[in-house]
Amino acid sequence: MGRQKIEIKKIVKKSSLEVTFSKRRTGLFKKAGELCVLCGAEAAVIVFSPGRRAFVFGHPSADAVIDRFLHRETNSRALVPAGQVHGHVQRQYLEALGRLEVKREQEETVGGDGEGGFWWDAPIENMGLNELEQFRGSLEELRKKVADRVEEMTMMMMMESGPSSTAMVEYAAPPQEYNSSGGVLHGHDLAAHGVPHGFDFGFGFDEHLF
Amino acid sequence: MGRQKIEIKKIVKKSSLEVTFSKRRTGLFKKAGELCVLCGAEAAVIVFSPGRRAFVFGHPSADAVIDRFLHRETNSRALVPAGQVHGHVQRQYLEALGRLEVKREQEETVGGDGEGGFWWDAPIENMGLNELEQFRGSLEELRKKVADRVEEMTMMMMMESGPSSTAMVEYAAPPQEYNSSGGVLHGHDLAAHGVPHGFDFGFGFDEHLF
DNA sequence: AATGCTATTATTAGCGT
DNA sequence: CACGCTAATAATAGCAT
Repeated sequence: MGRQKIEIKKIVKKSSLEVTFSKRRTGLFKKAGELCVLCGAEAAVIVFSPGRRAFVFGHPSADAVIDRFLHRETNSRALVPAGQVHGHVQRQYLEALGRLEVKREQEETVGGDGEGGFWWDAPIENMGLNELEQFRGSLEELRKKVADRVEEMTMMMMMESGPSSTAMVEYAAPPQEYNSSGGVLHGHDLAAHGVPHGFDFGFGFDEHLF
Repeated sequence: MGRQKIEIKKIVKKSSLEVTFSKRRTGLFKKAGELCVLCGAEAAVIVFSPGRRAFVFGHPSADAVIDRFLHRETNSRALVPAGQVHGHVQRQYLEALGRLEVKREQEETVGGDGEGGFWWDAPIENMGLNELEQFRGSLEELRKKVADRVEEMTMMMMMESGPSSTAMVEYAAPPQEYNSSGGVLHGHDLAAHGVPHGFDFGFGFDEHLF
C-alpha cells in the first residue's frame, strides 16, 4: 500500500528492510491496540527483529496476556470468579485513549527538568562509546513510545497501586554473558558504569492477577 | 477505513463488535505474518476475545517466540550459525496461511459476555500530566546529552530467521500447567530509585550479530 | 456467525530533508 | 538514520446474503 505494490517476500535491500520493519511494527502495534480498545480484547504482540531485538506490545500487559495464555486460562470461568474486581472505570481509560489524539498536539512541552533528579539522569559521562550507542538507541525508542502514548504512560506511571493498561515497549536483549572479544557490550556493562541495566517503568502491574 | 470513519473506542453493539473483532483479528494476524516474511522477523500475537477465547499467531511458532521472550534468548550467536540459510520459509508461511482457512473452522462459541470491565479499571481522572511532562522533559534532556556524545547507532537488519513455519491458530482448552513469568520482569535496581518494577527497557542489544 | 461487496479511510513504499 | 510527505495500495465499516 505504497507508491508501488510489493510482494510479500523477504526484503533484501537492508535499508528498505529496516525502515519497513520499523514502520510495519508500529502499524502492527497500533492495530493490536485498536483491536483491544474497540473490542475489549486483551492482546500481546512480541516481535523479534532480525537483529534479535524484542519489541513488545501488551494490553493490559504483555506478561499478563502471555501468562494467561501459557496457563491456558481460556474460558476457565471457574477459575476466575465472575465478579472479581471487574469494575467499569474502563470507560475512563477508553476516554483517555480518545483524548490521546488531542493531547498529542500539545505534547511538545518539554517542561523543566524534574526537581529531584531521577535515575534516568544517571551520569553518562563515564559510559563508553559502545554503551552509549546502545543506550541512545534504547532511549530513542523509549522517547517515541512515550511521545506516542503520553496518556497511557501517565496513567500507568502515576498509578501507585497495580492496575495497568496498555504497554508497548521494546525489550532488550538478556544481560547474557559472553566473551565480547568482538567488542559487543551488553546491558550489564551499563550497570557497571552506573546506569541501571534496564529502564524500568514498571507501573506495578500484576501479571498474576487472574 | 470503511464506509464511515469510526472512533477507536469500545464498540457497544454486540453484533458489530463480533464482526469487527473477527475481521480485525484476521487483519492483525495477516500483518504479523507479512512482517515476518518481509523482514525475516519472528513474532507471536496472542489475542483474547472478550469472550475469553484465545487466538494465536506465531512464527515460527507462538511458543517458540514466547519462550524466547520469557527467557531472553536473544543474540545467542553460538546457537545460530551465521551461514544458516532458509529459503523455504515463505513457502511454508503461505502454506500455513492456506491451512489456516480450514483451521479457523474449529472455533467454538463460548457462552457469556465479552462484556466490559477490566481489572485494571482504575481512577485516572485525578492524574495530572505534570509528572509526565516532567518525565518527558528529563527524557528529552537525556536524549540530547547522549546524542551529543554519540553517533547514530546502527539498527537491526538481518537476512532471515531459521528453519521455521508459521502457526496461527485458536487455542481452546487449558491442557497443562506452565511456569512462566518467573523472571520476566526486571529492573530491581531501579526499584531502589523509586521506580516500581514492571517495564524493562534493558539495553543489552546486539544489532550486529552476523 | 461468517462471507461478499464497495465506498472510504488507513497504512505505507519510495523519496526527500 | 530518523522524519516528513504523498501517491498508491491495503484494510475495513456498513450492509446484504
